[in-house]
Amino acid sequence: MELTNRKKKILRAIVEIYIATAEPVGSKAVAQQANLDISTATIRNEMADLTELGYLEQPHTSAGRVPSPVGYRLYVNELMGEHQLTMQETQRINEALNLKMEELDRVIDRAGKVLSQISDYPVFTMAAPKKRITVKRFDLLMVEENAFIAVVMTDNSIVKNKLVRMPDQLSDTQLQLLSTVLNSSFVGLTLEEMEQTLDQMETRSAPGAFQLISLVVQFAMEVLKEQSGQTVHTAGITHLLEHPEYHSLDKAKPLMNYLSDGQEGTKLPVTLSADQNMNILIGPENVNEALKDTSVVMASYDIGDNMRGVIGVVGPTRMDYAKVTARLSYFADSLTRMFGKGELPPGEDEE
Amino acid sequence: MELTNRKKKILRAIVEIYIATAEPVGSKAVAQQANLDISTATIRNEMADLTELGYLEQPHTSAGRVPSPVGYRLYVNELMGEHQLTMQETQRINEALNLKMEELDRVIDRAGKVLSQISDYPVFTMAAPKKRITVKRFDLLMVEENAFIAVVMTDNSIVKNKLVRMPDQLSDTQLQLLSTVLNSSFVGLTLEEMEQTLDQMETRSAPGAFQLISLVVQFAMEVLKEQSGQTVHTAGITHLLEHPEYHSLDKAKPLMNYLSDGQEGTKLPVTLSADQNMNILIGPENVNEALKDTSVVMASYDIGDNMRGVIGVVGPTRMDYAKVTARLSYFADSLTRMFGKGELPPGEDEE
DNA sequence: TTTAGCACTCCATATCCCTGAGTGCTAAAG
DNA sequence: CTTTAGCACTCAGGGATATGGAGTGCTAAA
Repeated sequence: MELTNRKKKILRAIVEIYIATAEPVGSKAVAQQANLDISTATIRNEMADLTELGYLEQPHTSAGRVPSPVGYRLYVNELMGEHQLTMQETQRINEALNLKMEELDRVIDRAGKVLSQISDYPVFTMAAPKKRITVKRFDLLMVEENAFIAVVMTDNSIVKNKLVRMPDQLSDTQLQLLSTVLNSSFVGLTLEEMEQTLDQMETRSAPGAFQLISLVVQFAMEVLKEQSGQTVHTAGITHLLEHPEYHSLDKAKPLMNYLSDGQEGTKLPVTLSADQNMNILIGPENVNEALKDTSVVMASYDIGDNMRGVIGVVGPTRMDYAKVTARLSYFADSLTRMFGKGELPPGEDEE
Repeated sequence: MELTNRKKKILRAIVEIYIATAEPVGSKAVAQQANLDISTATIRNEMADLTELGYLEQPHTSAGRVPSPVGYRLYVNELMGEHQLTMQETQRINEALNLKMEELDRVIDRAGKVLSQISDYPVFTMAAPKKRITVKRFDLLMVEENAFIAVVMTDNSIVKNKLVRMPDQLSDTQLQLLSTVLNSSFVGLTLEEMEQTLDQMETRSAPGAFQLISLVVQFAMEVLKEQSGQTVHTAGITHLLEHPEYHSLDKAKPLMNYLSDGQEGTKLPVTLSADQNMNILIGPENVNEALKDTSVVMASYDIGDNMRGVIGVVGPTRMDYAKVTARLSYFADSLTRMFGKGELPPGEDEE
């Protein structure tokens, strides 16, 4: 049996009707929607074929048909049309991203919220550096005779600081010396290298001095760790409840828990190879158990030259893929464009 | 009619049974639980009285009784026993709070998460300064010939920094001058005073210099605003779904939305006068419409001398008040103790 | 190959009934 | 005067049973 053009048209119609209604689609509905001049009986025959081919499923005898994951896959690969964004939507997106003064994290967070609002699905966001980050420079600022501020700037222009409290007093010159040591020995090192260098230093330094060095370096290492950690944020989880497939709590709860736990521990499938910038995972294509009945649409964007982010939408397999991908790719493009502007990567602000 | 001791005992029993079962309580159940040697008939009479007095409600004729908000109020005010925390729980709390290296925000966030886990209810947290914050000092650090880092330290020892990019080059001496101006004119001012001073300065300064000053001061004002803004965080919203009263989505959705929106815009009822450190709002005592069928238990804690935080639990009016208040007050005490240790307020780290 | 027609299937919904828990009242007992 | 046993009454919840309608598959004719 062959997948004729007419069969494809019917499949497309079924997917789109099902996306809109969330209910099994019968031959009559297809006849109305797809303006093929064909009787319901013919459509029934075709539908029977499509079922046999594995593109459709039947919840029970004498119910309409529902697209199978394979059916969705064919749909997003071949059949899906481009979806247009309304003026209102593009405007909303642009507004959300045009908050220049804000920090990187905030922008990404906000982007997630807005995307969630206009798509009516939960959204997750993530940003990860493309390469190992190192410290670019250290600065130390005296504030009282027994406290100073350590300022650490990384090579992706993130600046962080920490107030350090000391057991005993320190002169300006001592502080300057400390600064020299830090800048000469720890700049340009990766996390592991810093740890190593610190270990070596321990044996051949005065214990007092070493303690201070250690404090600052440890802090710098925290910063690096935090920056390279792929923290996933989620937004709009409650949108799940708007979709009929999650009206039963048994379905909704595990997924909601999964998504909200996701904030710590990166369990989300942020698998997006470097070359592709849009990926759709349909139902069982998701490795994770909690996502078996769920689809994930995700896109990547670049943050300057050093970082890469992923932003994705989570929803039922019956998701409006056309709409979602349109919004998502617009979003990802906007983010890339926005972060690409400055010569320096994002870190316009600290965070 | 009078509220005899026996009536109180019966009321207490009813509240506790209802808290445990979430179903209307009949006279038989009361007879078993409260070991008053009294027949069900007598209890029925008493229950009728309690209903008339407004402490109980009847969903429909011939159903058991359910405590009214007034009934809960009496219960938490007078009848409720002390609840003990298990070893495991105290240990868990202590572990969660003992992450010294972390930032203030993180600790509070984490506290919310843990409290949510051990109480099975959603939790919100908030921290607000007791008085107006001002900037304690400015520092400027040259990084490239056309960029510097501005470091702002507030009088509650929060340190924040920002990378400032300039149109044209700046010498070290110019930077020093800028620093002097900032430190002499803007230290110790509140948000409004800073704005005023900045306005005055505009007329009588060189435009180029003013632009730079303005940039830094504007950033400082952002910091102050952010610090005084009472940002509310929530955790464990999905716990709502575990409780029968939110098994219907109609009930769950509005509340969940309310709580997750709450992250921006402080709409939560963080009304806690300075003298009280624990407050319980039962059902209709909540002003907000979305919380009409919901109870809020909250406690305050001190962050050093300058800030005050609120941490609270949200749940159905049928909430295990004894258990929740026990955990909550332990938490609040621990937080106060923890933040009280250092001589300086929290800002050990920037954020 | 398409289509009309028809019998059949099965879900969803409404209806009914029944059971059991719980009440309120009354009258007797303490 | 208070407590208690007894009894009739109420009502929500659940199961069983109809009913309607949407949809299918098949057959036979166009």
